[in-house]
Parts: sequence; C-alpha cells; structure tokens
Amino acid sequence: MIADLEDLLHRCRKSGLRRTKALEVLLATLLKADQPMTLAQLEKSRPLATQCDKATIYRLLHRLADAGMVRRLGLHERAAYFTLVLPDQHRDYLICTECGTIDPIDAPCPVHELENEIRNKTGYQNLYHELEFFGICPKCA
Amino acid sequence: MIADLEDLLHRCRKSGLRRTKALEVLLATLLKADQPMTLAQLEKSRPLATQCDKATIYRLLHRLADAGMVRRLGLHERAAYFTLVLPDQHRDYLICTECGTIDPIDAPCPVHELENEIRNKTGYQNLYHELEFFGICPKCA
DNA sequence: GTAATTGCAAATACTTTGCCACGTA
DNA sequence: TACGTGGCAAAGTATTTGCAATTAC
Repeated sequence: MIADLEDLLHRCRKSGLRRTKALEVLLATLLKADQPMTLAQLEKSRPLATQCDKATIYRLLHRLADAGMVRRLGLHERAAYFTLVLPDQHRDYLICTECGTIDPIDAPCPVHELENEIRNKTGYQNLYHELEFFGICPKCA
Repeated sequence: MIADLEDLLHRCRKSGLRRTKALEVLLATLLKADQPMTLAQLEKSRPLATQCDKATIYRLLHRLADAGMVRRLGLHERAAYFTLVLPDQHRDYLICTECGTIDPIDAPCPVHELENEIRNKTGYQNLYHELEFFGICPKCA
C-alpha cells in the first residue's frame, strides 16, 4: 500500500517530532512530488512558500533525515536533494547531465546482494546505497 | 597496466590542454591519491599548495572533466569530489556517514548489465554510473 | 508550564568569475 | 605573436546557525 500523510505524521510523532503546520505541509509536498527535491525547490513550492521559512524547511528536513524518514541525495548537482524514505521502496535514478532531468528507474535494483556482502564483510551498520546513472538524454543529444 | 603521469599528460595534450607545471602537479597528486579528493584537499596538499592557486586547480579540474579525464562525484558531502577516470577502471565506494571515510570497493560492480539495458531502452548517451554505499563504520558504531 | 519549533537575519562554506599578467606552442 | 593559462581578489550560490518570539504537548 501507498504511504499516506497520516502514516508519515504518525511515524514522526513516534520519533518525537511535534505535529506542526510546517511539518504537515512539508511532508505533503514531498509525498506529492514523488521525486527528490532541493531545498530551493521546496522553498518555492506552494503551499510551502507561504507557510514557512527556508530555515524551517531546512531544519525539518534534517530532523526527518535523523529520524530516517528522509534521505539526502547527491544527484550531481550543487544543491542537495531530499526524498522521502518509504517502506519497501528503493529508487535508483537516471539523470541527464545537460538538462538535469531526474527519472526514477523502475527496474529492480541489482545491488542488494553486494550490499549484503559488504554488510557481512565490513561490519558497517545501517547500510544503504545510492545508485545513479548519468548521461545525455535524447532531447539534449 | 597502470596509467602513469606521462600517459595522462599525453591524453591532455590530445585534448588541447597545454602542458603546464600546475597541470603536471595536479595530475600527479590525483594519481598518487588514488582516491576522490575535494578542491579543498587538493588546495592544501603538497606540492600543489605551493605551486598554484585554488582557482587554477578549480579550472584545471573542470577542463579535465570536459576532456573526460576527471569525474566529479557527489559522495554525500557538501563539497564536490574529483577523481581521475582511468581506462578500464570503475570504482564504487563505501562511505561512513559519521566520519566520512571513503573506501573504494574492489568487488566487481554489479550494474553494468542494467546500464546496458538503460542505454538501449532510453537512448541516453555517454552513460555512466555512480554507486555508493553508506553506513556507519565499525570504528564509529 | 516547559521544551521544541519558528522566523528573521546574519554568518559560513564552497564555488565561480573578472581582469590583467604570463607562459606555451 | 597569439591564445590558452595563472594569480589574486571579489562575487555568487547554497547551507548553516543565533536568538528571541511562538506553539505544541
């Protein structure tokens, strides 16, 4: 099933976050976007833009990341991208180095086996991975 | 075979870059490091520090990236990392989210097949990928 | 009531560029 | 000589923090 806003807010409260308007709107925005977003994009998007300050979004994102509900991604841009961590959903991305388009890849991710191997061999904890493909999209080529 | 400095300089000249002291020292530093490095690290490292300016390193890295000899990586930090692109060498990384340690992974990379699939299905050109594992290393745990 | 959260503004950090002098081809 | 390259300094962009006022629990 698809996570909904109430689920997310519930998980937030379990992590000790208070239910504020800003939190609700931020989560709703991330959920609706279904794509990694930069702080700048979030700051400009309605209704976030009118609801709260850049610093608030920034701090919420980091609290959410600490709670494991949001992940910060690199995606080859100067700005950081943030995306919701939804249960049993892992996304890899295909990114155009010219226009910056980000496409989620729906093929099954081929690195879980290697991830397990690394977990066992190295003793790293809380292991996860980030896989991005970069290239020039047909439109830009 | 392992690339050496003269190889690299030769490739540079073929791309139209002039052979300057700064270029030599930068390439030698990247080659010796055998690890992605940030601009700040490069700027401080000897003998680069005494040889040239931050802006020079910055511009050289970008020229080298345009020539396909250097790649810019995200690696989950605020600063960009740069690494030499050596023929038939692809590296994935294991990164500690606490202390920032970066370990190259020597296991064979399991995504080339998917990469080919993506190339064929999407028509993206110059496709390459970046794969990073993140976790908490035993020392930090 | 208490502690977390917010807005505003200022401070950092990292990257990028302009301009003129210089060195390579 | 001509044009790419280098140094220095300033500007640009994104992130991060301090503090007093506010709000959720």
